Amino acid sequence: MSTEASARTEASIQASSEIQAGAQNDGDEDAAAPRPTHRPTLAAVAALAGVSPSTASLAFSGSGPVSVATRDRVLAAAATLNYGGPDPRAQSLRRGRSGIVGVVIEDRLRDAFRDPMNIAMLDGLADETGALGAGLLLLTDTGDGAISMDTAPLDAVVLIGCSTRLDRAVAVLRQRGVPLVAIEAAPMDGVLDIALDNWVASRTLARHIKELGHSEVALVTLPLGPDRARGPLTAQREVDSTGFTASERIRGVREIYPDARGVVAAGSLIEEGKRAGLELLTEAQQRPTAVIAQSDLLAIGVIRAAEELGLRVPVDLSVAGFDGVRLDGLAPYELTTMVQPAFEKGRAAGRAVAALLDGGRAEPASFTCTFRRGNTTAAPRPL
Amino acid sequence: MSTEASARTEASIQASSEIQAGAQNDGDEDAAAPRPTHRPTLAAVAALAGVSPSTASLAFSGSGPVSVATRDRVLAAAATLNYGGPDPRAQSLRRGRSGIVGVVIEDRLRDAFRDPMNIAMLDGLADETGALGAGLLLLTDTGDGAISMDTAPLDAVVLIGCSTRLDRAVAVLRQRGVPLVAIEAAPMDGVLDIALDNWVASRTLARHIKELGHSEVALVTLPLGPDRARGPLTAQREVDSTGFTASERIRGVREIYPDARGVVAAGSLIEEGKRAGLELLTEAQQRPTAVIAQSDLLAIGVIRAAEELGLRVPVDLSVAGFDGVRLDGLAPYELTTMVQPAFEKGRAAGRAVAALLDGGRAEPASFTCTFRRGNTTAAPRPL
DNA sequence: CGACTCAATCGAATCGATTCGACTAAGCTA
DNA sequence: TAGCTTAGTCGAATCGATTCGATTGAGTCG
Repeated sequence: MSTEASARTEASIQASSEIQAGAQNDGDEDAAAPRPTHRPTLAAVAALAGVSPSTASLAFSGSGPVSVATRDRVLAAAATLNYGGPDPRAQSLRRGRSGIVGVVIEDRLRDAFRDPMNIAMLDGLADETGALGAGLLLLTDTGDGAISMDTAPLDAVVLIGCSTRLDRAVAVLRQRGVPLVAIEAAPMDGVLDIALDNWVASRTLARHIKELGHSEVALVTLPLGPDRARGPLTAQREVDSTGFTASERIRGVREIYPDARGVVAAGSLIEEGKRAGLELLTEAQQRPTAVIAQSDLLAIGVIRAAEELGLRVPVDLSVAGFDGVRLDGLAPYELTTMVQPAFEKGRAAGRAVAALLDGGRAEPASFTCTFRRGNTTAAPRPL
Repeated sequence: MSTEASARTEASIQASSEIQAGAQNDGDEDAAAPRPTHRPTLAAVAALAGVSPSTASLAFSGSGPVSVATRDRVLAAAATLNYGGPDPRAQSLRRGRSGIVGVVIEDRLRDAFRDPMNIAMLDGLADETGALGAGLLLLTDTGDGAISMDTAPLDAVVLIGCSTRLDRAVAVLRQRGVPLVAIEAAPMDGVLDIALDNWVASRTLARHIKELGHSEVALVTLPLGPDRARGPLTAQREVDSTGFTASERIRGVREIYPDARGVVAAGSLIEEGKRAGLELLTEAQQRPTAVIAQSDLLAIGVIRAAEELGLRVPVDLSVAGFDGVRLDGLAPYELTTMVQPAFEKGRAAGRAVAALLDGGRAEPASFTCTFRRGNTTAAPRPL
C-alpha cells in the first residue's frame, strides 16, 4: 500500500449537530429554546401540524388511513421544523428489528477481503439479506472495546469460520433469541450450520495425488487458530487446532497420507503460500514431489516459490489447491483443486437467516466440492 | 462461481425465538405467562433481584457505585431468568448512538470488493472506526426496499464515489445531524470531502504519454453513471456524466489530448478492460498507440486484449493505469500508473467521522497521487 | 329518518433501557 | 455529638416512535 500521500487542509466544516442547531433556530421556538441541541421529534411535528403523534406517524409510515390534506399538513410541518423523518433508533426499538445482520469474520478486514472465497460468500449473503431488506454489519471477533456481536443492535448474526473464543457472545445471543448461522464452524448448539465437505473433498484431492504416484507429499495449511502462528505442522499443533476448516482439511489428507509433513501459514494469501513453499522446498529433508495447499491462494504462492527455485510445475513439483478461484494472471497454470460453491454457501446462510427471522425453522445445509483437474499436478518424475 | 453444489438436509433447528420461549418456560412464570414470546427485561431481572431497575442497570453497565453483593444478586437473577444483558436497540435509543457507521458504495458488493483500491480504503476506514468502537454497515445506493442510509440507525455515513441519486437521503441525514463524509465525490453542502487530485494526476499521466511522443491516444474510462452503460465515449456522455472520479480523470487527460477517443467500461474490472481494449484495438479507425485506462484493473485488461491480438506492450502499444495496485501475476509487466493513497484516504475518512462524532469540526482532506513509471509505456514505434 | 359502515383521527400504553437528582445510612472529623 | 462526606440505592423522567382500541363524523342503505 502506498503511503506517499500529502493531506492538505483546505477549509473546515462544523460538526453536523451544530449545523443542525443553527438551522433549528430559524424555525419555531426561537429564543425560548430550552435545549439548543434538541432535534425536532415526530411529536413536535404533530403539534405544529395540529394532529396527534399517532396520526403524524401514520402520515410518515403510510400504513393506515390518513387524509391527503392531513398528510400534506404533517409533511409541511416537518419541512418547517426541518424534521428528517422518524428516528431509526426509536423505530428499531419499537419494532424490535433493526434491519441489520451482523457478519463476523475472524480475519482483519483487509485479509478477509483478499480471499476471493470470502468475497463470494459475502456476495451471496448480501444477495439474500438485501432481498430481505437488511444490511450487513461487518464485525471481527476481536472483542477489543469495539462494537461486537453482542453489543450491536442486530437481528441476526452470521459467523464465518469463527474461532471458539466467541462462545460467550454466542451464548448471549442465543439467550436473546437472536438467530445465529455459522458457515463452516464447529457445530454449536442453537447455531445453524452451513457446512462444506472439507474432509471428504480433501481426501479426494489426496487420492488424486496418490494415484499419480506421489509418496513425498507436504501440506500447506490455513491458520490453526486466532493467533495465526506460522511454523511446521506438528502433531501437537494439529491436536490443539481451533481452526475448524483447516483441521477438517488436514483430516481428509491424513486419511491418505498419515505422515505427510506440513507448514502452517498465517492466512489465505499468496505471500503466505510462497513463504511456506520456500520453507518446504528448501528444507534439509527430502524435498516433496507434491504439495497440497489448503487454499488456491496458498497454492499459487507455492507455485511462485517453486518458480523462484527453478522447479517446474508440474514436472518437478505437483501442486494442488482448494477453493476453485479463477485468478487472473495465473496463466499458463490451471490449478488442480476442489471447487467449492462459495457464493451458494453465502446465499444459503442468507436464506437461513431469512427463514429464522420469519419465525420459522431453517434447515442446516451441507455443500460439496467438485474436483477439478488442472495442469499443476502430474506423476512424479522417475528417479 | 461454481454452482455444482448439492445442499442436503440433515436436521432442523427451530427459530431461536421459539427456543427462547421454550427455555423461558423452565424459568419463573410457568403457566401464568401472559405473553409466551416475551423475553426477560432488565426490569424483570431487577424485580427478581429485589432492586430497582436503575440499580440493575448500574450493575450491568459498571458505571456508578454498586455494592458487590448487589451486583452479584443482579447477575444471579439475570442468569436465572436467562437474561442476555441490556438490549442494544434500547440502548442505542437512549444513548442516541448506535455504534454503527454506514458505508455507501455504489457498486454491487461483489464488484466493489474486486477492486483492491476499495478494499484498501475500507481497510483504512475500518482501522479508524474500529478504534472508535464502531462497526461498518455496508450499504449500496440502490434504494430498492432494502435498508438504506436514511432508514438505518447510523451514527455517521461515509459515501464512497457515490452518485447524485443519493441527494435526497443525504439531505435527510443532514437534517438529522448525522455526520457525512464523502470520498471522491462532487462537493455537497454539509458533506465533508476527502478528495483525490484526479484531475492533476491524470494530466500528469497524459503528459508522460505525450512526452513519449504519442499522438494516437485512447481512453478507457470508469462508468459514467449508476447505469454503468458501456460504449464509446461521446461528447454528450462526457457532459452528462455523473461519475465524479471518471469525469475528473477525463478532464485531466483532455487537457493534453482534447480529442482522444474513448470507451466507457461498466466497472473497474479486468474483464471490462479487456473488453474495452478489444473494442479500441480492433476498430476500423486508426489504432491507438497508447491507451490511458482509468484504473489499473482496466489497464491490465487492455494489456490482456493487446496480448490476445498479438500486440506487444509497450512496443506496439503503451498502456497506463491509475491506482497503483500491486497485482500478482501481472509479470513481466509493471504498470505505468498514478499511485494513490487509498488506505490513507480511508483512514482520513475514518478520522473525520471520529472528529465529527466528537462534536468538533473536521478538516476536509485532499490527497495526491504519485507517478510511477513502469514498463508498459514507451515511445511509439516509428512508422 | 334511524341504524349502520367506514374513513379519519386521537389517547394511551409500550418498546427496554439510562440517568439525574434525591434520599438513606454509615463513617468521619472537629 | 452535631455536621459532613460519601457509597449505595431508588423514582421518575426521558429517548422517539408505533400501534391497538376507541371515538367521531360523514355518508349509505333500507
